[in-house]
Amino acid sequence: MDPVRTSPSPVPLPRPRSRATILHADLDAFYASVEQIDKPSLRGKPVVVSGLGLRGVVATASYEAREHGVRSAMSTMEARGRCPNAAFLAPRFEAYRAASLVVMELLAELSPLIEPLSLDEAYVDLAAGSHHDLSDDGVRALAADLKRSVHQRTGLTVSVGAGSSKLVAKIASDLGKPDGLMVISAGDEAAMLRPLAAVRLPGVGPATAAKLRAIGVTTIAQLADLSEADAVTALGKSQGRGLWLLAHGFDDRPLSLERESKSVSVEDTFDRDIADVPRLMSIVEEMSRRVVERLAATRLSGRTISVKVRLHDFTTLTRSATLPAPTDDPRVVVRLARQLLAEVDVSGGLRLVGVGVSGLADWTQDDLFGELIAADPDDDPTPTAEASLDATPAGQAARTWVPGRDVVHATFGHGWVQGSGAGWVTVRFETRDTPPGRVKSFRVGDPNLRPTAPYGAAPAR
DNA sequence: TCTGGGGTCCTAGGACCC
DNA sequence: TCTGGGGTCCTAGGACCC
Repeated sequence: MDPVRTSPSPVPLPRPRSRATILHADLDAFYASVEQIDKPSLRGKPVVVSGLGLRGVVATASYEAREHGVRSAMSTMEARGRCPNAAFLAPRFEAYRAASLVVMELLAELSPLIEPLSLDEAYVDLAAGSHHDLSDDGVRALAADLKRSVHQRTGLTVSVGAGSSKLVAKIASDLGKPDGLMVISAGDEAAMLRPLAAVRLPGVGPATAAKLRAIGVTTIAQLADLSEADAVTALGKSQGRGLWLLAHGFDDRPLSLERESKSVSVEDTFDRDIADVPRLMSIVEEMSRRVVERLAATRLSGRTISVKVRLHDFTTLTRSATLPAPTDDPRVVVRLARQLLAEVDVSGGLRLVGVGVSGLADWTQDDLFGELIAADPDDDPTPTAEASLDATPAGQAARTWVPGRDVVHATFGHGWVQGSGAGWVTVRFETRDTPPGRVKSFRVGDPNLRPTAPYGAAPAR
């Protein structure tokens, strides 16, 4: 019985491509291989590229190190225990970027439509290239040529998979590793997928695997043989339908050449937990400046500032606030980030802090306010969210309620503005006994709520 | 010997607007 | 005076990927 027919979908099923024209290229043990190429004495020996700090983890282990049980994401300490003779190296991203560039250029010769996923992985849509023989044998020959030229130009080995979809191509390259070449013919997708463990599907991690196990599903076949409704019940609408479709090999996701970045962040795990507030504040300040520098380098600005902390017990918290307009002013980001950190109880010590900016906008958009700001001789020439809003009459209210401002409410007491919009403002109140405080929203003009000081008097924090 | 850093997407609840 | 539904924005957390 055909399980697809027994559980009709409200949305049409994706139609697979009729030929195996999607290619997935994945460099083998990439970081470690680059190190072995650059340092011949390491060839044939176990190499581990990892964070070297007390709390570092393994980024890549060479196949020699994997024989000793070293795996990605394992703590460096555990890797040292398993393979004490390995060379432990800190990552050298400049070298990896250079090698990656060479490989990506070779891929780009095959087709104008390539989608890099990371330094060591990319999809290629051969059907967008010209004059290729797109029969299975033709694709196999193209892949073999690619593997040869990658090795000639870089010394690296690459595993290549080809299939009628991203999913099939990726799993095919994975199955062949290392130095693999596997073409899955159109029509053979389900037969290839069904025997595999469900965790091989992209999007099935430990948590999803546990949910699936709870309903007796460990293989892709078992997931495919569920009704779509049962998959949705177990995993939720989006993930349930998505994985159920993938389990059948239904995947018509197109390749996307370039994606706009949505956030920029910096974070650091300390060798020892830090509870010292002034020290944490100065770390957050320095991180804020680094984030802004990276924003500026791509001519972007952002509206939402986030602070992330990880407690001694690995509990992870985030606090964020959204400005009325994007900013790339380090002073604004620093001030907000420090205030967000001040909300968190750090007395138990932090193992990690981070600062991020999201809600990104083109720098040029912010520039629209340039004339207005320049027209005001009192204003700082740097465009800021506060300054640009102040240039419009409607901005007056927003400036009064700019996030981070200290306010006092007749009933709830002292707090600070978390966010504002047209006609409303949210305030976080500092209630020392119930951290991190509670947030309430008010109408702009609520007589019970007022700023603690005229604008310009920086809050004492 | 505890568990990186840089991201993306999804969910859920509160609050707003219409 | 009470009730309401859809859409959107915001915050927080979780899962996942490389």
